[in-house]
Amino acid sequence: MPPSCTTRFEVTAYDLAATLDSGQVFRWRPTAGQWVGVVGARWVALASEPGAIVARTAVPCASWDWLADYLQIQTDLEAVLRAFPDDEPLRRAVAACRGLRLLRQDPWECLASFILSSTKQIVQIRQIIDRLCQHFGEPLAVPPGHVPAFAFPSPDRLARATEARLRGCKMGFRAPYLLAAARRVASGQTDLEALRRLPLAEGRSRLMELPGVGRKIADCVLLFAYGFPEAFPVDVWILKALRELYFPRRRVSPAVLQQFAAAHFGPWAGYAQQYLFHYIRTCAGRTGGTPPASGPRDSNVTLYADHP
DNA sequence: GCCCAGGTGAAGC
DNA sequence: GCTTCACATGGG
Repeated sequence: MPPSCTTRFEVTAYDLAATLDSGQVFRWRPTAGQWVGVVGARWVALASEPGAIVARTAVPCASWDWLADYLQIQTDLEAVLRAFPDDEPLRRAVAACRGLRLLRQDPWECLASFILSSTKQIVQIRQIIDRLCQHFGEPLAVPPGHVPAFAFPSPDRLARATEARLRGCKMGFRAPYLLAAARRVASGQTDLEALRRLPLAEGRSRLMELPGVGRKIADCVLLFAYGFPEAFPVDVWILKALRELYFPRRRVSPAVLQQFAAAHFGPWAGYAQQYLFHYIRTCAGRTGGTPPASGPRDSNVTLYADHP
C-alpha cells in the first residue's frame, strides 16, 4: 500500500484510555479527544471509534506493523479473560474495565522508565520521563499546531550523560541507577535483544543484575516489553489488592502473595495483574478499604486463602 | 508538617 | 533468613 499518515485497526473491546493510562506506559496524553504519544521515533495520535482504533503519524508510513505490534492488536482478549480463574475479585476487576490491554513496548524504554518509577506516583513518573526526553531525546517531526515531541533517549546517549545532569530531571536517587544501567546496555555487557530468546527466569536474573532493578521492575519489563504473560509484578498497589480482595484481615507477606499469584492466576497472570492494578487504583482503592461483600462463598478464594 | 508513591540495596538482628 | 532504613521529590 502507498505510504500514508493514517490507518485504521479494526478491533473490538479495546479500551484505549484504560490501556494507555494504566501505569504500564508513561508517554501518552489525552489531547483534544485523542491520545498523543511517541512510539519509537514516531509521533503518534490514537483515537477510538466504534470497532476500531484510528492512528495518525506526522510522517507517512509504508507499513503499520510496528504499531499493530505495539498495540497488540491481534491479541484475543476474550480468550485471555476466559482463561482467568473464576473468582469474584477478578470478575469485578474485569467488569470495571473490560478492554484493558497489555502493550508490547521497547525493552530499553520500558526498563529505564521503571527504574525511574520506584516510590514515585504515576503522575510524577510521567513528569520525570518528560524532562528526560526533552533534555536527552531526539526531536521528532510533529504535525502543525502540536507541542514538540522527543524520542526516548538511547542507552548510548544516556551513557554519555552525567549524574548531575540526570538529577536535573528531578529523578533524585534513581539517577545513578539509570546511568549505570545505560552504561551496561550501551557497552553490550547487557544485551537487551538477546533477552528475548531466554526463558522467563533467566531473563529475570539478567535484568536483576542491573543496579536498581529488583524483582518488581524486572517483572514489569518481562511483562510489558518482552511479553511474558505469566510475569506478575508485585508493587504496593498489587499488595493492597491481593490483601483486600483475597486475604482480608490476615497478615500475609509479599513473598507469600507472590507465590499465591504464581499458583492462582495461571498462564495469563500478568494480564490479571494489570486488571487488579487498575481496579484497585480506580474503583476499590481511595477509601483505604471497601472490601466487597463477597466473603467466603467463593470456593476458589477460600481455598487459596488458607496459606500460612 | 505529615504520609505516601507501580522499590531497591545495605545494614541490622 | 527476615525486618528496618535511607534514598529525592512532589502531591494530597
